[in-house]
Amino acid sequence: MPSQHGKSGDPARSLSLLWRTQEPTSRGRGKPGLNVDRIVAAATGLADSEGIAALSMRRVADALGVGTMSLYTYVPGKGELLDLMVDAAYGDLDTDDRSGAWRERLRRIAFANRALYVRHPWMLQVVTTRLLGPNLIAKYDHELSAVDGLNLSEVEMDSTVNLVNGYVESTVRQTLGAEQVARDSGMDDEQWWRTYDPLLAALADDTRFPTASRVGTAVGRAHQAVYDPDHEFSFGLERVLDGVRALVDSRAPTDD
Amino acid sequence: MPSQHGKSGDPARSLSLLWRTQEPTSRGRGKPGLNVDRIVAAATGLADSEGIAALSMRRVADALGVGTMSLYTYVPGKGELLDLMVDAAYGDLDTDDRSGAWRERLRRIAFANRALYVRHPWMLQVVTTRLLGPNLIAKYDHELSAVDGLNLSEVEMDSTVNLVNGYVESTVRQTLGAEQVARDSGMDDEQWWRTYDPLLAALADDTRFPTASRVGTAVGRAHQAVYDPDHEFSFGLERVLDGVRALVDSRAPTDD
DNA sequence: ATCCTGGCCCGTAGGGCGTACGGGCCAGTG
DNA sequence: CACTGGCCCGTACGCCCTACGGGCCAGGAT
Repeated sequence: MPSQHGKSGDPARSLSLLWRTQEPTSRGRGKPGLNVDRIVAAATGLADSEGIAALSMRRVADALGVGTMSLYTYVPGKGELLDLMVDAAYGDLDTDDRSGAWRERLRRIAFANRALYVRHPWMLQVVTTRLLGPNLIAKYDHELSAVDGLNLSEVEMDSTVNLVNGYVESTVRQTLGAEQVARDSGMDDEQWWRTYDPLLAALADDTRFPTASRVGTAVGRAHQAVYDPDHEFSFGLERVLDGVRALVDSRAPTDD
Repeated sequence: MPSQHGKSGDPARSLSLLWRTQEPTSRGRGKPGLNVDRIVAAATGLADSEGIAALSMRRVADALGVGTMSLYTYVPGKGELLDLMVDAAYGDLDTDDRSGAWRERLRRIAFANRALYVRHPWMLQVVTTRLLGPNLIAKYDHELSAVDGLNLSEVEMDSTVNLVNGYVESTVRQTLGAEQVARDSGMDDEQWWRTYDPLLAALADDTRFPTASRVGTAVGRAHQAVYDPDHEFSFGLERVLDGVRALVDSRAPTDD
């Protein structure tokens, strides 16, 4: 199922790819039919529609009507392709709007990131450490600016942004994982529970796990009734922002 | 790199495996040399030491000195094996200690979960939706009990526990991802930045991303100096718990 | 006008993976 | 004593990534 792609290639090459550092050549046969952008776009489309599990170099090449190995003329390997896909996707975020107070800005950032991950679920499967593409840096800069000027230390600013982003990622991951399982099994939550709850009840009786049983039932009922994912997401987000507020208040004790 | 395993097998079979529902048979050839527990243990050892990317049915079978296909006598497939591994790993958590006030209890839970994920990094790569093993349910019950009796609704209790768990998972994921990249590249952060920062500086000048540049530099320096991962983890955790406190206080306005 | 060169494209092949299928083996039961 | 059903597993199929090397061809150099 899993793993990461190691990528392990030359970081200098990766950087030059991410920042599109390449003068158009003259030598060589006519116009190239392929280029990095087309490959990234095809791969992204495939990953969006069929999931990252279906993303293979063969499938990408097929989608482009080209031999598998042709991709390697433009991209060192699958790992670098994934990096390029992630940075390109982050390019969809608005990094210009810097209006409003910190809480409103962090809220907007959280919702925008969430929407992006929902659009491109595979992004959550790619490790982005040392992925220094232009769009990732612009995103980081934009997010940090939301908590700049609040008397936080630089390390605290970084932690705060990571805290919010971590919340977004973990909730989206949860949601997408559930959707994937539902898709794979061909049963939605209600069908599934109706079928297997009796079986589970025979194994784990309510007296052994009283709290889990009570809460699980209530949560199931709530989801079945008027379940609003945005509301659920907002609830946790406001808790996180309350925590940030406590920090911000403590750093600006006199003028608040 | 990624994906999940679909598993898609018969959930009833999975449940019976997770809860070890099987009377020892009599018919058949002598004593079986293999059993589910031995397979799960071997697979866990392999995943712990070499990463989930190295976990293959062949490798597990080799570690047990057995043919690959013999595993399928005890386990329907790789997906189910991963489920069994996860539930078994959660069995290491202490689910008895219910002493202390909610904040202290959530703090203990967060640290215990973090330690578990550090010990078994591959756990973060397995989707646990509808994974209803005995240890996972016991964990859920134990964690919910930490926020029981605080006048929270059941849905709020569930959200709160998820909030804390989500924080833990996202921070550990970040840390482990960074470690994996460092291992794969053979360079620690300091070496890496010393080598590639000049290259990056040529591409992204400081004036274009002023906040990212300032904060990135400060965070890098801080990590290089007296970096204490526990302290970093605690910082964010206390922010999360502050957010929970705001909720708890609002639900018990009169007697606090 | 010819040759060279270097980019592009990609077929082949090697070493992984998960697992379906079917068959050999043998202890206990009938 | 035959049978049966659990155990063990070799083989094979269809995927995956990618190293290697070769064919092709437009432009530059001579």
